Amino acid sequence: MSSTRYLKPTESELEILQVLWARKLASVREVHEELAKSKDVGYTTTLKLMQIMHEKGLVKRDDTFKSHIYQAIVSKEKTQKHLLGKMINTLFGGSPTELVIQALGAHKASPEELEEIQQLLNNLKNQ
Amino acid sequence: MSSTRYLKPTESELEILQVLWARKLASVREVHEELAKSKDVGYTTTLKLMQIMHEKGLVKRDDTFKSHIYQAIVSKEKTQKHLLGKMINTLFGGSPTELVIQALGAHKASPEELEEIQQLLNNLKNQ
DNA sequence: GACAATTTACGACAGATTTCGTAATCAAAT
DNA sequence: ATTTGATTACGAAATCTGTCGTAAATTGTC
Repeated sequence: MSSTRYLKPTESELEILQVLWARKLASVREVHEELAKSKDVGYTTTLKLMQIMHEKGLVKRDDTFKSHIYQAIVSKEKTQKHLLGKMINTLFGGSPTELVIQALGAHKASPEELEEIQQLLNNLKNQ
Repeated sequence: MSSTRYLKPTESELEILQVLWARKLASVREVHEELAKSKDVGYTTTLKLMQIMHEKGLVKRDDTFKSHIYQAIVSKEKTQKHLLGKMINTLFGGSPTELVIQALGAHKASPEELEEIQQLLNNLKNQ
């Protein structure tokens, strides 16, 4: 039944999931206001999108209140892992290292972050 | 003029670009045979896609020969960087480190690759 | 030159995605 | 109870993507 389907949200769905992942619970209004900060979009568009996500099983909702309260079903981690793996295959010839090098090279990381990565690297080396 | 547009190829376009990046030059037939190894698709589909990519400016072609010879215009590196940046923003809250950790954690890297990353990390630390 | 094989050009279609307008529903306040 | 304001439901349109069939053009062969 390939739950793969649920791990490949569309662009717009990802934007909505971002908000839900951050807030845990949110009404359509709340999600919309968040999106509206960086995007020019109508309220009913956000509503419709979230209704479709509900049909697809990407989110669940509690409709006992006046306004429905939504919550993500797909986890952030699984979605990240899935899309990352896909990207590694289609863009980096299957080499996660190539991706890591690009990521570290193109974007500046703080000393703390570098240290965090160093720790991880040490763990991986000692195996 | 936002060449951003040209850096966001679709799924199918990416598959074709992969082949062109690897071969430098290729006819529709060659690209198609390559794709057909892992995908069940008709020849004219590949042709049409490459024609559209030509219209979009993703590829250029030499039509002085019997069969047109295609070549990628967008570079692999720029495309990687662009899509990676986008992913970092939409999926990893703008933190490349989070992405790197996921990438290294989820996929096994060889000792050589780990050493390569260590080198890069050392360089970044000394700045 | 006629014929066969390959390649290109073109148009059309199905499905998915995003968009929004309008109607229906619901809750609160007067 | 009626009105007002907000929310949800629904339908429809626009766009994009991927698909392929068919016709036209080109090349090579006899």
